[in-house]
Amino acid sequence: MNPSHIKTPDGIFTAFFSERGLVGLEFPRRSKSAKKPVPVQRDAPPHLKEWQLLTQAALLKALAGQRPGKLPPLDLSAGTAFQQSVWALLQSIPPGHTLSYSEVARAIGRPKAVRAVGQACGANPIPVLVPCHRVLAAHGGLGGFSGGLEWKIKLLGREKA
DNA sequence: GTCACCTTAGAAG
DNA sequence: CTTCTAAGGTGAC
Repeated sequence: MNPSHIKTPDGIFTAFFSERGLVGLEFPRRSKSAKKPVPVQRDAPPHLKEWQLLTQAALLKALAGQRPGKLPPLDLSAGTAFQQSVWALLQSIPPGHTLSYSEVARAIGRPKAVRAVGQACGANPIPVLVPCHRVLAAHGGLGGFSGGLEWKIKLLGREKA
């Protein structure tokens, strides 16, 4: 890929870009930040620098509980059709609003695929910008969160959800 | 083929 | 209220 550091008040995120756009985003590694000398990179997207700036700007706003605004192109080609429809729907959820897994399932035309939705959210490669944290369990329960439940709580709190 | 997963509605005890 | 079950999509084994 193409790891790029994105500085935010919450730490340094790492973004990955393909020639098509943003393909992944990682939360700050709290324990060991010691990671990569960055293996040799081959592809350098033509708009890399521009995308990095857009990603940082969008991330800062999203972390502050605001609409991310202009986003760099997202390359979600790694996901299945089902996952992409879920992720697309999540991006349409405004800050401060939340949906339950069942509502998301219904919204994409698969009312019985509630668990699959959970699976799709967990497989989301771009947390925060693709707000998987705005999906709660049916009775207001938080449900789980692979990136760490604390992020889910922190983000929702800032959005006053 | 089987199992586990960021789930949930419904039926039974 | 608690416990159990079935059901959807997907990837690991």
